[in-house]
Order: sequence, then structure tokens, then C-alpha cells
Amino acid sequence: MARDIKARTKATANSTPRRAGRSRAGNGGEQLRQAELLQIAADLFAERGYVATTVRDIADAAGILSGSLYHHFDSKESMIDEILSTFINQTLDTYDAVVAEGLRPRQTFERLVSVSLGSMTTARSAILIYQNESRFLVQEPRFAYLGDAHRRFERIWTVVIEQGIEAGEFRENLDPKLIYRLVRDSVWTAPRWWRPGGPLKPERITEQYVAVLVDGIARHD
Amino acid sequence: MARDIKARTKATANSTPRRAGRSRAGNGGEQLRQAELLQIAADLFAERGYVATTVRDIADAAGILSGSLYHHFDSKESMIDEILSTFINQTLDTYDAVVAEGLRPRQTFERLVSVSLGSMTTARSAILIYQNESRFLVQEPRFAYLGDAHRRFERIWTVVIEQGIEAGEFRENLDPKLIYRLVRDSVWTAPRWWRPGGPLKPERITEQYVAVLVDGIARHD
DNA sequence: ATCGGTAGCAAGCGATTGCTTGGTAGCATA
DNA sequence: TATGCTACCAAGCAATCGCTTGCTACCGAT
Repeated sequence: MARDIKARTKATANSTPRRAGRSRAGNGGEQLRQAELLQIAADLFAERGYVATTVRDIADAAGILSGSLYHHFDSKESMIDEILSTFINQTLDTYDAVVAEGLRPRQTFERLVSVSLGSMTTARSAILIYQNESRFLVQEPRFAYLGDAHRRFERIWTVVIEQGIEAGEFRENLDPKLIYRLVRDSVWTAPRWWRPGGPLKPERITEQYVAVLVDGIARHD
Repeated sequence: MARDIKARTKATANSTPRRAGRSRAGNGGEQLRQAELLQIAADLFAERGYVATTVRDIADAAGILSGSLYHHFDSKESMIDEILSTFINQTLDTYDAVVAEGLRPRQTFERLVSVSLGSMTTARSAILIYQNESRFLVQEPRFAYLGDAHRRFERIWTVVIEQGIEAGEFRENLDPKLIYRLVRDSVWTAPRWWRPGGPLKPERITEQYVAVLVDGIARHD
């Protein structure tokens, strides 16, 4: 599962062999427990930062001893690897699906903003970890795939912006890469201050953000 | 110097006493060396993250032993404290000066974007540290002043946006706080990908960002 | 010539880190 | 009932962390 994320971005001659995928029966329980532990780890990584979170913190939150974590994972590093891989895969799939809808650039742009902000509810911790840690992790060979994903995201957005300019929907004097960065930074930083359960719904944020961003890049005649 | 930053935000009943301010002559050298070491520390904190940077890293970069750092600073924590205090003070001063120019809301808004992006060249490391670490630090009593600064920044921006709406320059259906967050996140995240010395100048970024953001919130008749 | 204070070195301490090792209760299958 | 595997515990190890201690060249002022 995490494997194909990196197969997909195809850069990873990953050194560390992944824990042998269980072929016998009864492995559903293991995968479930692993997912539970990953969720616990992700929440802590997001809240305190990856380096500041100790394996003892994670084990405490899970109600086990720190050594027991190593029955499920090779290392602390492999935990954040799994978290980031899964998130990137999901997001790329979602983006591909939006583009595949074949809408006009302006509507595609709106949909991209919408699904990005919408993912806050389902993957808030993963987004925060990706935003906070990937800059440091990408320097290590194991996490080179983060750089590939970064380039893929950029490509998807800039293509839509360029198509919008060509179609006459967006202004001509825009630098697609700069505009992408503006949009990305504003949209993907939102989980820093947004919290689930509050009165402010992602739909409301989407409405306001789309209003400003689309109007900001749209052509006015 | 760092003291009045916190006096200004007035929240800090700071426990740790600051190193006794030298009253004799010849203290210019000390302040100079201290500033040098802070710059070195800031660059490392920005590049690797605060927790991941060790005092040995800083000392190595400065060409001294780690223990020698403690002749200049009480702790590693007091180093980032000094860095963040100075940055916040500078930024608040700059913002106050912009507001004091008494321009119309739209122009004031443009100026705020401009000076924020312009500070990338002079305080890039400090901005990165503030963006990356303040969320974690603000939970500790010593760094409560980060929360005060946060609220001051928000207030300055939202007042300008509200005045723009009242003056009829900005659209009425905007949520000032949400729009502030959009602008802040896009503007202050720029140092993550912008690097000094390249062909891309802050003026170019300002031009594109102002074009999108101002046009995005401006009223169109 | 003496003296006080600065800025550094050399060594290491206690605490914490990620992780390893050896063992075991409990359950499913045969 | 015997076997094999899972999911954990108990204990601890080597490395690294921020920081402390005792000391000494060095320099400007007396």
C-alpha cells in the first residue's frame, strides 16, 4: 500500500526493506492495530512535531510500552514514512480524479481548492506533518519521494492555471508558478489554525477562499 | 532590547533573569559577538529545525566548543527567545509605521504585503523559525508573548480589511479574519521556497501577490 | 607590574533518546 | 492436549542531549 506510493513517484530505490507482508490468515487484526498506532503517532507528530515526539510518548498514548511498538514498526522513521506516503497517495488520487472530470479550468481550479480544504477533516494530522516536516525529511535519501510528490502537485496546479490563461478565463500577466505557490501556501496552511468540531466548516472557508482567489486571477472585462 | 519586546506585549512575567547587562565600557564587542552567534544559530534553526539543531551544531558553526556558548547565553532556549523577540519587535514597528502613513485601506493593504515580503531579505531565518516553531513554543509560559504578538498582527490586518470594506474599496461579503489568514499564510510562508541571491526578487513576488490578492478582495462595479 | 574581567578550552555529568534482547500469556489450529 | 504464532512486557544498552565545572590565555585599565 505504501509501496506503490513510492513506486508511483518512481524515484525510490528504497534501502530499508519493508516488514514482510503477512500472507497467512488473521492479518486483518494486525493491519487494524497498525492503523490505530499510526493514527496515534500522526496526532502526536502533528501536535508536538516529529523530532520532539518520543517513541515513549506514542507508546504511552497507545497504552503499551515503547519497546512493543517495534513489533509493528521497524523504526520511528518508518512510522512517519507510512503516514506521509499514504497521505500523498490519497491526495494525488483525488487531484487526478478532479482533473479527470474534464471541467473548464476555472471550475477545475475551484474543485482543487475545495478538495484540498475538504481533506482537512479526514487527514488534518497528515497535512500538518507534511507541511511541517517534509522540508527537513526530503534531504534524506529515504524521503526523496517527497520531492517527487512536491513536483507532481506543482505540475497539476500550474497546468490548470496555464490552461485558464490560454482559455482566456484567467489574466495573461500571471506567473503560473508564483500563483500556484500563493494558492498552495494559503490553502495547505489552513490546518494550522482550523480545528475540527468548531463552528467554522471547511465549506465556509472554501467559499471565501475561492471567492478571493478565483476573482484574484480571473480576467475582468 | 529583547526586554522591551515583551514589555511591549506586556505579558511576560519572565522567570529566568536575563544575563546582567554590562554597564562598563567595552561591551560593544560582546554585543557584536552575541549578534554573530545569534545569526549562526538562527540560520541553523531555520535550516534544520529548532529541536533537531544541537548546541554542538551551533558551536561548530561558530568555531568554538559547545560549552563556550554558555558564556554568552543562558540556554539554547534563550537563543531562540532572543531571535523571535527581535523579529517580532521589528515587524510590529514596521507595521505600525505603515499604518501611520495614513493611506487609504487599499494602499495600506498593499504596503503591508510589500513590507512583509520585503523582510524576507533581511530576516529570512527569523521568519522561518517564527513560522515553524512558534506553534509549539507558545504552549510554554516563557513564550506566551508569541500569542500576544499573534493577536497584534491579526488585529492590524483585520482592521485594515474592515476599513476597506467600510470605505467601499473591498467587497462586503468578506470575512475579515478568514481573509487575513489567507493573506498571512500565503505571504509569510514564502520564505519556505524563496531563496536570496536568485533571479526572483521580492518585488516581483509582491507585484504578483498584490495583483491577485487586492483584485481578489476589491469591489468590482 | 599588577589586576579584574572576558572568551574561550577540556572534561564530563545526569538525563533522555531510539532501539534491542529475552521472555511469556493467550489464542487458534491441528 | 500439543504446537506455533501474535502481541505484548521487563530490562537495559549505546549514543546523544543540554548544560556545568574548573581552568587559563589574553587584554585594557590602573
